[in-house]
Amino acid sequence: MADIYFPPRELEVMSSLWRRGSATVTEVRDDLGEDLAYTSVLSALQTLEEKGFVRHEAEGRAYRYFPAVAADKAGGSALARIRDSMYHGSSERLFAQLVSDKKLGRAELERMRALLAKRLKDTPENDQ
Amino acid sequence: MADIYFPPRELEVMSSLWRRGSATVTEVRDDLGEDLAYTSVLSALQTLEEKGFVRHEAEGRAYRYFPAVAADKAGGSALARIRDSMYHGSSERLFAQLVSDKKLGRAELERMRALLAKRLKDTPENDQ
DNA sequence: CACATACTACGGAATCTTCAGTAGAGAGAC
DNA sequence: GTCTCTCTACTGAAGATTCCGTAGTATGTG
Repeated sequence: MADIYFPPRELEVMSSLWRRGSATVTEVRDDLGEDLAYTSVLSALQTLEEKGFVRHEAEGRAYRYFPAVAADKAGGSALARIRDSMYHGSSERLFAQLVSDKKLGRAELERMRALLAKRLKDTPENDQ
Repeated sequence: MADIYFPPRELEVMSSLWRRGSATVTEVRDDLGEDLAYTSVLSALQTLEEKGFVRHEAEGRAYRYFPAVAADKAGGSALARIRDSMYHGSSERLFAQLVSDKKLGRAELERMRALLAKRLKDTPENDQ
C-alpha cells in the first residue's frame, strides 16, 4: 500500500488545501490557528511539494497550491493504519468507536444506516 | 482534547503492546517487521515512557512494559483528527470511506448494522 | 571463566519546524 | 523614467524531535 503519512503541521496544511480545493500561502496561513511566519507556511508547502503531495501554479505574483493526492486516498491510508494498530485490524471495532461518539445526531446516524443498507444490498450472501 | 499522537515507529511499538497487553523489549522487537537492534526498540519504549504513554515493571532481569493509555482513547483521538482534517469534520463521510472497503465481508457488515441499530435505539427522535 | 541477556549512556543521522535575511517583480508617486 | 513601498518567493540555518545503533556495564548460567 501507499502508506501516506503526514506529520502534524503538514497535515494541517493539507487540511487547508483539501477544504479550499486550492490556496495561496497567505490563505493557508490564515487557516492555521497559531500565527506563523509567512515563510514557515511556505516551507511546509515546499516540503509537501517535494514529497509529491502538492503542486502549484503561478497566479499573478503569487503561487496557487493544489493537493496532488485526494483526501479520500490519504484518509483510507490513515484509517487502515489506525484499524491495524489500534483496533487489532478490525473495522468493526473501529466502527464501534466511531458510533460511540456522543455528539452524533439522529439524522447523521440515519444516513449512516442508509449507507450501510446500500452496501449490504451489494454484498452477496456468501461473500467472504 | 488530549490530542495523542504517535510517530510511525512509536505507533508500531504501541500496537505491539496493545495487542499483547504487555511485553518485554524482546517481545516487541519480535513483533516489528524489520529487524532492529535491541537498543533501538528499547529507545522507542523509553521515549514513550517519558511521554507518559507507557510504564514498566521489573520482571526477572528484564522489564515488562505496559501501555499507559488505552487503545480506544488513542484511537478516538486519531479518528477525530482524521475526520476533521480529511473529511471536513463529517463522521458520515468518514464512515462512507470505511464501508467502501472491498475486503469487508457480509458477516462483518451485519454486525455493524446491529451495532448501529442499537445505537439508534438509544438516541431519541429529536436529539441534536 | 566464557557466554548470553539486558540495561545505561551516549552520539549521530535524518526529518520536522520555524524563521531571519535576501532578492525580485509590480504598483503608485513624483 | 526612477524611486520607494509592498508583496512574494528562495535560501540558509538553527533548534527540536525521531530514529537507530555502538560501547560499556551488570547479572545470571553453564
